[in-house]
Amino acid sequence: MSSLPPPPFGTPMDQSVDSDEPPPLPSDAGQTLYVQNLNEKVKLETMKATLANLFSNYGTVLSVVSHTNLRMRGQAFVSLDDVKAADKARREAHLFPLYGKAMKISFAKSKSDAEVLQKLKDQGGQDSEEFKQHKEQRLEHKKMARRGNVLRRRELEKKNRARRAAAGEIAEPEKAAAKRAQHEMPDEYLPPNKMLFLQNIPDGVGKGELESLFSAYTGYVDVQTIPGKADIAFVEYSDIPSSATARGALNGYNFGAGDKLKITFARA
DNA sequence: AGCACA
Repeated sequence: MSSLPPPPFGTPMDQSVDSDEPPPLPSDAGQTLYVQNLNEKVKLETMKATLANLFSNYGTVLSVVSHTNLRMRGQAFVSLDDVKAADKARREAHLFPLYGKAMKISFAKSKSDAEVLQKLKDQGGQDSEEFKQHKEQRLEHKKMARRGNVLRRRELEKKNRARRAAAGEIAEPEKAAAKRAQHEMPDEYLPPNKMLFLQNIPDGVGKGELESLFSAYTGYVDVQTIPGKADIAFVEYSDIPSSATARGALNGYNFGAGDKLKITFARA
């Protein structure tokens, strides 16, 4: 309607015009994620299973690789079946407090074996040549690292980051990411605690039933109910292994009426 | 802090 000419240069408003467009994939996007700052006190197999479960909310998980040696502990590589899924997982789960520690998620620098193998499978042929090449590249990479070319690579990465920042792909402030991660992610991954938190207790199931159910597990201390809130309760054990065992055994328990019992570790 | 898969 207005006959005003368009401004000769962009205004701050321009940036929000297409804000419902999906954000562009960063230039280093791949389908394998590098996760760090994992809680090292959690047993490796537990952590891998948890990560597989968590990331399956975003796509098919091809592999989870993690090690406990000095160099690799507290980190994991998670491969998803496509880049979009990996990117979504990265954005949404970044800084999620898994077992009490905020996961840092970025794209891995190289493809995982599982990812390469899947690509080959999709192409129909079982081109094992390509897989060999993939492994050779890895060896090459190690040689380069040994020679001290790491510094050169660091420089490149720095430039790359500057480039991306200039292109507007600036990481959102960490606090905002953490807040978003907390509200979008399920609450099943609180750090282990002697105290369990029960939800979805069906009508008619009282303290007595809960006591007989939970006292069957080693380390049981007591059940704490809340007046006026019959659908939730707390169960205390003497130690974390005991509470974890009971949780493992009874989470999802079906009383035969109403929802299945939901058990998480209580917040500290 | 730390980018692997034998």
